[in-house]
Amino acid sequence: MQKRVTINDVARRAMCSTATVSLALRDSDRIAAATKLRVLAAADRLGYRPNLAASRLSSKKTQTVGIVLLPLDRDLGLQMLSGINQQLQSNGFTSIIDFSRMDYTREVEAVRRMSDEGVGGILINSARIAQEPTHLHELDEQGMPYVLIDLAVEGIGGCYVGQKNRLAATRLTRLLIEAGHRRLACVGQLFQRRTKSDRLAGFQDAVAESAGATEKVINLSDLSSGDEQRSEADAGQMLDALREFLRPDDAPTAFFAMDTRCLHWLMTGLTALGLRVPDDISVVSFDAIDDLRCLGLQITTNVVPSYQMGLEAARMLVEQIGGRQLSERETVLEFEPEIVLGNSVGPPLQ
Amino acid sequence: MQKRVTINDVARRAMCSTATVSLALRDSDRIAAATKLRVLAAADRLGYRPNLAASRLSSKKTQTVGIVLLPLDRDLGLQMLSGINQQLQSNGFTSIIDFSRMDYTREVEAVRRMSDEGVGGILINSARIAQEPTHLHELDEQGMPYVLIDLAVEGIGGCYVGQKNRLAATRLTRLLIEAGHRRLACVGQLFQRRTKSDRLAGFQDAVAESAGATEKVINLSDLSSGDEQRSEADAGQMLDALREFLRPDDAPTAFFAMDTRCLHWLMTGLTALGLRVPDDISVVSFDAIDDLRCLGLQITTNVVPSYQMGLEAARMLVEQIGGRQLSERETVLEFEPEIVLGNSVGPPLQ
DNA sequence: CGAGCTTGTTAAAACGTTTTACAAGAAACT
DNA sequence: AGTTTCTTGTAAAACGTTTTAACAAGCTCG
Repeated sequence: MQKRVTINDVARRAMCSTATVSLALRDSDRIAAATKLRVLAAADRLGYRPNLAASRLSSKKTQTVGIVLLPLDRDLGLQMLSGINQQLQSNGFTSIIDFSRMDYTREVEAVRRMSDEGVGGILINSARIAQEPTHLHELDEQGMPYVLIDLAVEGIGGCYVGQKNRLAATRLTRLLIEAGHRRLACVGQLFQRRTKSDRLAGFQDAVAESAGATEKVINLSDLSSGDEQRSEADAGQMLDALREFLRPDDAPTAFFAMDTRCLHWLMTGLTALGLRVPDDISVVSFDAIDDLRCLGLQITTNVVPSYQMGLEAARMLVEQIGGRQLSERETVLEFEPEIVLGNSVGPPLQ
Repeated sequence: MQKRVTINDVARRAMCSTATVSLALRDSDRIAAATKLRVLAAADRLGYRPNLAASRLSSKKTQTVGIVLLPLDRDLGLQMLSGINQQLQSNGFTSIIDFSRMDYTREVEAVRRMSDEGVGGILINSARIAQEPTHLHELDEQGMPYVLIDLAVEGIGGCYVGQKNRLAATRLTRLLIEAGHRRLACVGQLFQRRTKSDRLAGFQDAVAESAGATEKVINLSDLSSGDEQRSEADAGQMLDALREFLRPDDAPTAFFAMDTRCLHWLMTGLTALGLRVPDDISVVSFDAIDDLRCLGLQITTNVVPSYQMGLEAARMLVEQIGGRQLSERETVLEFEPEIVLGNSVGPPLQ
């Protein structure tokens, strides 16, 4: 329970003022080389570590940024976080983190709290669904930089990093059409989210450009009872839904899954019904379940560059905190689709 | 870019001193109800939010804890983080996070930085492999509470939360033996880590207690070229290793995988060799790949309660920050094994 | 040789809280 | 009436930095 070494202790030992110590430690050129050395030696010997709260209070600058995460499905979130942290670490920043748990109120509260902490900027993986982004407007007013990840919001001052959802969805769907499929289905969820509605639109673009192609849409949100965890009862019910969906003679021969969760649902259902991919049914997915590869099934997929997204979002934020004014075109970064061909697409059965 | 509202502004508006405001906002009983109301109203109207850096500097108390993560394999890390955050959130804490990336130096640096930030305590998912835990001793000296997660370290003052690795491994292996298997193999990695060596020991316990049972051990660390990412060349080489391993006529008929990564390697190899689970080979795993279920394969597994571990670790930390002295037995929490039976174990082929 | 630069250092004033020690008045005892 | 005690409030001193403005001391230059 010993007392911490303060800047005063260092000053005393180096026989100078605290101002000198402060400047010397930050390598100001207003300090003579000899003095600098003396201070450094003293600080080192005493094991001095600056009190960051005091520093923040005094300078109003900070090497800390806030992160608000949903969290995302599965390990996407960790990937993104890892990318963010990689970037921050190499720029000497630390981060405060909070999870919004898909809850708008919590997101707002988290953002405010970060602002109270005096962070230099905020990274937001937003849950916002058709609500007023009051908290973002607050940030705009405060002049606090922030970067939205994955979900774009209109009419705000902050930056955005994401992927070209619509284009990627179109390209994936085209692969199905090129393989000969005409009766296509899209499995999705949460269409109100911009990310998801874009993917749906992309799917529909591809269907529209191909003569004779027809589409069906399954909205998982309609099926599940709404809570996060899929219950046993639900599982049965959802299986029934899929069976029903595949019964009519214009049943789809190929599926487009809008995200990992949907893909998971789809594969579970197909397996339970005894259908094989790609022999009986073809599947593409916006975002894959990598692990299936170890059983020999590699879903043709778009790769969501979560790590890169995190890295770039953090880079943009750090630059802004550093005082750089981003030009208009720099405030939006959309990654190109990245399609990886697997073995989940074959010719239509009938 | 407007100025933030400070406690002075509130004091002026409520016509009292800043001390009164400070006390009133924290609901001290030294303030008359009427005054309290006046202050609250003023604060509310002005939209006052306290500056946490100032508060921390002044009070030396904080509602922030530090988290140092490895990160863990796959989504275990996110689960744990989510558990931690759930607990912290419901106690009004925020957290600073840093990733050690399995690097001891980075872990030490991260811990020191958190201490500089003035956090109230630290949660550590340690990467330590046979090194002196100097940073932990520093924390002990400072009287800073901390909780280690998943990896225990001897001879330190902090708490520990984990799972009964050895017992769980034994129980899993017994399932193989009970199914009739006698030639068993353990696939592992990083045996120097306590977590892993315990699992190996548990496996061996089960082998030892069964007459006629023999064991082999595959150490993936010996095979891979050491870097995190498994390269293409590696994949081929590792496949060869597995084929070689399965060739002799005393080849194992059942495998125990020590973690998700090992299981992944194993399943990939078996699939590539055309072997089916459980028909040709039986498999149990310390920690499962859930997603395989959607292809009908449910590995018999122990469940690592990452979420719970995070939750409990955070609880222990929060209690200590709150000033409670934990009794000796409270400083270690080891979760019981939780075995989930799947369809990955059958009788031995020959 | 004094006016103006430079260069290096520092005293002192922030920064926005919490906490301590004290004061004034009311209430409750002798 | 004269203490004591309780209640409510406040002034002022931390907390450990950074920053500003001032100040010497040593130059250079006309």
